[in-house]
Amino acid sequence: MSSGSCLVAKLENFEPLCDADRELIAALEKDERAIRGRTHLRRSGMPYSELYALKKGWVYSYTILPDGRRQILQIHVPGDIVGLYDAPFDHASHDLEAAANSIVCPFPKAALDPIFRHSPTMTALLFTFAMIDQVVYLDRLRALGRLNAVDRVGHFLLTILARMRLTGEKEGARFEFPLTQTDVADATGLTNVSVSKASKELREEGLADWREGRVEILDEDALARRTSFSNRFDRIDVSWFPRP
Amino acid sequence: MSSGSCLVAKLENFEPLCDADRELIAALEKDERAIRGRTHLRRSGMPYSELYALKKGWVYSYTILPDGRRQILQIHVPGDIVGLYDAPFDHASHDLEAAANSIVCPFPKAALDPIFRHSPTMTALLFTFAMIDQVVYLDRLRALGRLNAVDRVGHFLLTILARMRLTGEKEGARFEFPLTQTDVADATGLTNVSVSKASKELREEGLADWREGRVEILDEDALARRTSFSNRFDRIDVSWFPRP
DNA sequence: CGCCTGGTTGACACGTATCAATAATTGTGG
DNA sequence: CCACAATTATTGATACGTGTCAACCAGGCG
Repeated sequence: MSSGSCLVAKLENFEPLCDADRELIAALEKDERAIRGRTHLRRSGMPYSELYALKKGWVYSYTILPDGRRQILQIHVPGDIVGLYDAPFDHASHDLEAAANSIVCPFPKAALDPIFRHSPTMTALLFTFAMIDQVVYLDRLRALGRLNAVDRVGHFLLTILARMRLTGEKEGARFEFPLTQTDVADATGLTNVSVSKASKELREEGLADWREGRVEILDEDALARRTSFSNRFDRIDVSWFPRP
Repeated sequence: MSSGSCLVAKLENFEPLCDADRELIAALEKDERAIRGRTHLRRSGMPYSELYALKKGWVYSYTILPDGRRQILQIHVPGDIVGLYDAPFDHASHDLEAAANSIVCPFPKAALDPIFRHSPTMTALLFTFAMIDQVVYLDRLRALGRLNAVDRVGHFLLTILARMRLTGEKEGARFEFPLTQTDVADATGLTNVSVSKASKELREEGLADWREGRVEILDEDALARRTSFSNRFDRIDVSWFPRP
């Protein structure tokens, strides 16, 4: 956090970085671009060459179905590398939009080369986060496949909270949350109406209070239990990392 | 394919491997273990240290909900590294079960170390496949969130077909498929009854014929169109790979 | 032969979608 | 500063898709 980079802060939750590694990250973050809320960073199917380190704000990826409905796929918070999963493709696989005013650091995907080439530690870290993200998406898959509306929304909020804790305070269960109920509906495979009812239910049961752009998880244990949520960022094993 | 390794075959779809890289893979695949169908490779929450290169057969990962229902998360086919997403964790995040008699090559996760350390090409390839898998899971997320029963099953079959083509013949639209309707239901967030009805519908509409352990996609274009399926293994960009 | 698993079919239940009306809030321009 | 429009959230009535339950058939296997 001393360097002011949330990406560094996030990585250092798991493995200390040497100066050379910090420089590799600084190279990724040297440019900044401000993005207004509800504007696009990238359109699906367009050729592209940039990835983004998200410094501040909220960005999500989504797709539109032929009938116009939307599915939000990922929610990115500061410390995330946005669009990393697009690295293998020469055209963007999804649309990317800022949910709120944000600051991103664009860099070309070729900038990954020196990381792979010179820093086994950073490579292992990037790899690790990619794997964790996979498991997180599988958890969401489970939620969409098998949970009811209330639990889907609860699970979703817990997922966001776990991500926020990587770069922010570890203890609180409260955060600013600029997404609308329609956004959450599109992320959880529901409708805005169901999310409204689910949110009311969560409040009435004393599980979570989400109102006016703020979320407070009131009973984290109970909510985690009924949605079988696991925080995948706990208990990361770095013992297998390549070390000098 | 000349070496008999489907992992090599899969990787070489995208980037030629040098002899040193082939040796790295051979090291992963030096042990073989036969697994009978419907038996477990790994139980969720147990400490573990092995990953598996799947050589033959079918393996899936799943979780059980408190009420006993099951959600299948991933289907692995030969050429996949099973459990790679568990590398960051010291306990298995999901259950792993063979769907049919299979052959796996177990290796310790520390075996990834020489790859990260000595082969930027292999590292980039592993990274690439991890990213592609992420996008594939996001596509499934979309399917579970927004598609109806018939389209979910159709989309699921197309996803399997695309994976089979990586190591098998590229042209056919037919494959052996040992999963039961209950398995597919648990993978698509449906019930066995809905899958039975969806499968009938796909057959009657001339889109796909799935019977007696075999699948034939009858109208690939139409099915892809109505489910907005994209084959993420097409048009992979390897231009950014680190090269000597 | 009889059991067990997997698949099919139909009746009915239930949860979420859809539609619609309204309120509360935010933003905009006069 | 107010008026007006647009967005977001709330609530209730109804529709629809899939779940649930149950009966039945077919095939494999002890």
